[in-house]
Amino acid sequence: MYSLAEENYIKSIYHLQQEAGKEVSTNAIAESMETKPSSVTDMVQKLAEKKILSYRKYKGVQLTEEGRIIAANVIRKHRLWEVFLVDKLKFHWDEVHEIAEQLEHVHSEELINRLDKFLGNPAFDPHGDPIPDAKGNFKNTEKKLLSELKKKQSGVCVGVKETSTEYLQYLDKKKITIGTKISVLGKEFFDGSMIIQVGRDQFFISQKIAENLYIQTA
Amino acid sequence: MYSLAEENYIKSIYHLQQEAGKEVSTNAIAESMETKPSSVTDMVQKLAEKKILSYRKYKGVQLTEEGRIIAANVIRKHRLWEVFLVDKLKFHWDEVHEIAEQLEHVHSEELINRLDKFLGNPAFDPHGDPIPDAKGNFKNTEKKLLSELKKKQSGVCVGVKETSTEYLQYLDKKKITIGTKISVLGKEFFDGSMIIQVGRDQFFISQKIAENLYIQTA
DNA sequence: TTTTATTTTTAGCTTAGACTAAAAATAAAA
DNA sequence: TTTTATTTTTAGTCTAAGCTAAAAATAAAA
Ligand SMILES: [Mn+2]
Ligand SMILES: [Mn+2]
Ligand SMILES: [Mn+2]
Ligand SMILES: [Mn+2]
Repeated sequence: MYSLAEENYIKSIYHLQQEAGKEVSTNAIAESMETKPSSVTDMVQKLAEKKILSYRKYKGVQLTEEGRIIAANVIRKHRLWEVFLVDKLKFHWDEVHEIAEQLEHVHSEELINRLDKFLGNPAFDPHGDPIPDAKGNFKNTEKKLLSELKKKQSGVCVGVKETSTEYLQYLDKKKITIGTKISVLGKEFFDGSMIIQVGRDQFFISQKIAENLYIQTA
Repeated sequence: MYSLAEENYIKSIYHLQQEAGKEVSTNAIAESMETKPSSVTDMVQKLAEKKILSYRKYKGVQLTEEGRIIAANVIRKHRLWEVFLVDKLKFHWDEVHEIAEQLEHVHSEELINRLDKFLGNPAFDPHGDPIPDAKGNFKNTEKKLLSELKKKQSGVCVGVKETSTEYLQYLDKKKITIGTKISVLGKEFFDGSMIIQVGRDQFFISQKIAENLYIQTA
């Protein structure tokens, strides 16, 4: 069993590794955990001893297979709880992350398996992120960022990259949610801004908006 | 916000105070928390500074009104989660306590209010214990221990005092659960043992069994 | 290739919450 | 009312997880 702090480090490192592809730096971990690099060094050395990650001084860390599975399980719990909060307790999708941050650390295999079943074995969380199975396998769907679409292309919103309350509330205001069809009417190459169509409405969005929305095309 | 350790101490002290009536001793707390008396002294001194309890050296502790409310809220969360686990996730009543021990420390007012509503504002948990309201008020029903009943009296099981897996499984084996009607056919004054009737069955029970079952008479 | 800047690590401190062993206070027995 | 036993507190350690400041390594710039 891993401590709350350990689980949070493992999860953070997993996410950073997904983004970066390569080994994760001490500073990157410190930033994402909102802690100091020296604290990170301490922890990664401890996790390296436990064979949860491989660590080469000054070179960064990489999760081992064991570490990857631990991370996937924490993520699985986080996302299943988010589904519970939204589907069953009728929370809004921008209110659930903080609560799930706590619930993801409740230790009980049986609990999470029953919760999964109770929720109807969902494949995605309320933000469109995939829920791994009990062995830590993600099924990844081919999705791209809205910002990658060209003029006249269209697709369906399948997730968000950014999950801050501000961003999610912006999307709500614009009536964009998982499943919403979006068409690119125009695109400005200078700043990456776009004119898009959502339902009957047409409006302008900045690149920052567009590069945080996942789209699945035909 | 209180730490996990603080919440557990507060809850323990609350329960001990219910049983004992008077001030709670250091040793009693240590035993119920499975820790050492010296650790308890440290913690109660800290809680006393925070005005959660009153502490007189060598004399024991007593929760303040603030402490009582904190305790009631932790207990409220514990019991609501137990209802969730049994009613929604179909856990058996002897499997839920440990998981609820973790869930009770998830901090979110909104979560617990919505959970309460989702569960239909239950008044009792799966073991028959009352669930306090958000302000920490318990509605207490007049119940007595089965061991207090005399020959030929009968009543309905409304709760258990002991919640160990062993005890709950014994009750299951004997087909006793919340709502079961029980009649005392005979009682041995020497050792407090009884012959009782449950449904069509008549059998012998020891005093230890009888003094852990709550009964409501007519 | 030096010099400078950045990143990472180490050393040493802090806090919460546990522990052991010894001292002090209280309760029970003689 | 002494003496003895029990309970409680204090003093001093320990570990997990954080921090700051300084040293060491690496990367970037001159
Ligand atoms: Mn989340
Ligand atoms: Mn999510
Ligand atoms: Mn319980
Ligand atoms: Mn209960």
